[in-house]
Amino acid sequence: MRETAAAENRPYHHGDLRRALIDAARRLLESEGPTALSLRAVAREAGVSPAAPYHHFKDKGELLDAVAHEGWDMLNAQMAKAKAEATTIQDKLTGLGVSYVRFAQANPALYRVMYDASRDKEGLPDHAHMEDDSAYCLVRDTFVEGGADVTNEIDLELATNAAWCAAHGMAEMISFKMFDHLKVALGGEEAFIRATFQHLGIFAIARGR
Amino acid sequence: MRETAAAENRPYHHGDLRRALIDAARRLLESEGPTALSLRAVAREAGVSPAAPYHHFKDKGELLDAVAHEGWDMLNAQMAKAKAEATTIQDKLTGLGVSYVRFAQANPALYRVMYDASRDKEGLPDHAHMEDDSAYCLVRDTFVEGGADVTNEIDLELATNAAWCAAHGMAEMISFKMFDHLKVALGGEEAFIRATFQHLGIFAIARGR
DNA sequence: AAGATGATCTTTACGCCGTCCAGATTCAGA
DNA sequence: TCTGAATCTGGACGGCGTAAAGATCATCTT
Repeated sequence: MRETAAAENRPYHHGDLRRALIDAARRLLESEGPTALSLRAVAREAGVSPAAPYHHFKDKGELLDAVAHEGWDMLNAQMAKAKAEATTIQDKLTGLGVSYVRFAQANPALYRVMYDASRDKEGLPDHAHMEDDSAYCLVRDTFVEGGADVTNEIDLELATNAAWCAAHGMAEMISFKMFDHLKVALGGEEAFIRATFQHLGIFAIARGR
Repeated sequence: MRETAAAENRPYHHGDLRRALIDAARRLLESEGPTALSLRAVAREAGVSPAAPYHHFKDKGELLDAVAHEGWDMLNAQMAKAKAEATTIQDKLTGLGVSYVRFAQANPALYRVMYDASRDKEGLPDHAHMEDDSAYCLVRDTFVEGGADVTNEIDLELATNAAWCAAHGMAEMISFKMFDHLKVALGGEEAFIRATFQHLGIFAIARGR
């Protein structure tokens, strides 16, 4: 109730409108889906005029970038946790992949925004695949810990990229209902995810291929 | 010039406006990208009033469905050709994967529409993964020809699904420029695609795993 | 303490969008 | 030939992203 319609005791100057707008956007994303996420609706949700966001973001795209950034931070943290909680390298790699896909499944609208914001740009944002605690580096480092040949950097990046492709492709496919019978047959979503990764054999490099 | 502005000798009743609208949409998709694909722009391109499309499509979504359908037909045909041109099972599987990714790379806007049209639906359209000459069945059949255990249908579908995830993930990633150095290092896009599939080991089932 | 400066927010407006409705035009069958 | 149905136009409605101009307020200078 504190955030839902923050236009109650509205002083003319909002305390931290930038923060409030991002929160409003994420709230709308959860409740109404990505298509309902208009700049005007976000301003409305934050209890502010349609033009107010322009004092904090260059345009709608920049607001979405900010939302996407928080999404990547969440994903990075969730994957780091999954890796930390696993013991063997195999479990770490499996855990990383599973937690990636589950994140996408748990936050489908946010996941969509994360990639849509990167489209028409040169690539994924740095905090997703360049910085030290990024999800991409997390996977690559785990390959190294698993005994990947560090001298062959091309092959290492290729393997990481391949794993990323597999996880992303799966993240997108799992939202379609046409494979539900496989989930049922395997006894649950996580089993389905693990089985698919098994088929993709993204752990080959860690097995000393 | 015949299609570009078909409003020259416009009889009041367009010959086949449905066909003309789909063509106009695909032309706009090529030239302006997916974001510029508004119903009004399509009507404009076809030389017709903004409301005319509603006599042939329920709404904008149905027009996009029709465009997507043609995209799937193109992809199915291209993959069938790739499979037919290869000799060994290995080559057929590789060729299927490569042709899928290359299609997405050659028609990025169309590829986007193909999946966007399926979102908020139950899954991919039947002609993409159910009918006999669909891309999905093409891959599954090739696994069978390669000696996959036909009695274990779950595993067969799982493998096909896994390959599909890998190809789709790759199709989406390849449009980002952040892996360009890998393409260069490997000496071309196709080599990059092949190397990534190699890492994903989607041929394991055909190798008798 | 007073006033100025600049940041923040509102109001208004423009053009584009998807969609609906009433009317005009044309085609097809009786 | 007449009639009804199919097709297309013109205009309208509300929602969108965004820009410009004015209102309000916080802060800094003197």
